[in-house]
Amino acid sequence: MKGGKRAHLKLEQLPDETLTGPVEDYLKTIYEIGRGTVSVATNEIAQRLNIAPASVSGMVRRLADQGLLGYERYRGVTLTEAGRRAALRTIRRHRIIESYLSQALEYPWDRVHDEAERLEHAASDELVDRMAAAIGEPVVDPHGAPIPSREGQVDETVYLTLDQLGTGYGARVVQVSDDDPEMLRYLAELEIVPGAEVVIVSRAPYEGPISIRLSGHLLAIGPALAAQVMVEPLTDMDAPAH
Amino acid sequence: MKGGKRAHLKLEQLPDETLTGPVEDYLKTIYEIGRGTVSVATNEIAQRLNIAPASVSGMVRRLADQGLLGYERYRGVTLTEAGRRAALRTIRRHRIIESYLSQALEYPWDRVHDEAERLEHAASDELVDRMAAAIGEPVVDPHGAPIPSREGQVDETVYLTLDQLGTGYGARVVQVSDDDPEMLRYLAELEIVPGAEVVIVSRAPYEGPISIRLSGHLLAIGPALAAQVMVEPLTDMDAPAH
DNA sequence: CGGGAAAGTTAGGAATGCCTAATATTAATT
DNA sequence: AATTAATATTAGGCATTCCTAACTTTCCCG
Repeated sequence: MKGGKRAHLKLEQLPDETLTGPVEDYLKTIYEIGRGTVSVATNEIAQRLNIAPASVSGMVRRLADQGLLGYERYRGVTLTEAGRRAALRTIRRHRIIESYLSQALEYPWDRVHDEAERLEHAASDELVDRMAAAIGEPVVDPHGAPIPSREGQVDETVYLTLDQLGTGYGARVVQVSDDDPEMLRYLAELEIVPGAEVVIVSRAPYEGPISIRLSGHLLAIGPALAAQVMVEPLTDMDAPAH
Repeated sequence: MKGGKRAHLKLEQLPDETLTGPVEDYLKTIYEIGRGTVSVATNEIAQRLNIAPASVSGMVRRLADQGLLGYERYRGVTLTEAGRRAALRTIRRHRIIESYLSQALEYPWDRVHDEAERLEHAASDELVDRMAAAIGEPVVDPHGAPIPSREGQVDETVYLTLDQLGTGYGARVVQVSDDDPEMLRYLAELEIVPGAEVVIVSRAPYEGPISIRLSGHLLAIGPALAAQVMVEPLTDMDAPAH
């Protein structure tokens, strides 16, 4: 009885233990809040999933019993290794489906999220792999979010957001948040899309507007919107003349 | 109180009353058994859905309360107009998804059914319409089954099956049943696919094999398999020389 | 450090959708 | 017509996943 490793392996690696849609959503959300490491508040899970906090307590306890979460009452939750793998599998599906809808079926980028949100729970691995192959194994989704590999590897770089950038700095947009269709339509209209290069022209104090230059135009956006735009600062060498 | 029509219309036509996956499966199955008109035995529903007969009684009562089924205890069920429309919507989704997987993603024809079975409950109308457009608005799925129109029109022709055909007759395969992958692989191997033309060479009595000629070859199949193959008899004019 | 606000939990309940076991109805058969 | 075989239903339960209301723990601030 010493050691305690046993034949757990068999049981815990069983990949046929199919997760329900809601369970996949919990795991995905927990990963997205805590990047897979940090302890996550149950209230925040509730808020993101749009359900009552009380509902989260119950579910979170069951997921902990199943070995998908670490959980201590009143202390938040963390993903176990199994939970992290499951979360990344769902996120991979979601982002490949988004990419496929966008590239193969000409879905507008503000509508891919909702569709993927439902399909991610129904699509088989085979389908997701075929979709990925059909559009050339994309590495980011239409909003710039990195697609985890089949093995669960994913780029976890934490980017600055546009509102954190000082006046005069240039940056390239790498990713925008994907779940608000109206915001996405507005961003597209302003041409604030992954790959775009921007320069901070000025920043008004007290939550005031941020003026940026983007391919010639000047435009002003609020800091709340700017906070949804992730950027990579340009080095002087990369920087456009200004 | 006389008349009794009232403002039911509003309530019963509400299309946003989203149906759950299981409910869609019940309606689809009932349609497929009874072609939308005949009264269907609850036991047969149970058998097709692979659930206990007792479970069907409960569900069927709820669906009747919701106005999707006509139901009289111990007497079987029928689809109402609303139920029929819902069933055909699901069937349309299923068959378009099958066609899309087959044509756009090169899914093998024995695997499209299971995938479509899950996706049909998750795909939006917009997605299904885009899929249909992308592959040129197909009218039959990969197994030859007709695709209902957006308005709920569908070809309800009842075809003969290969085992009902007399010796010497020629016929064109129009449709094969779609839910047994192994059988589909076998049929594909024999080249018994929609469009193929066959001639009945001989029929052994007592459930014996049926010999057919198909593009030159001779082959013998059992009557159980032949019963899964729907055909359209060829007139003499259409018939290949023999 | 003590008290109140914020965060999180338990208790109790409802809807869905399935199960088994026991019972009721209908149909078939002699 | 009576019995049996078949078909179908109710009764009682269980797992999920959500809810509201009431209670508990933690955290922060003066």
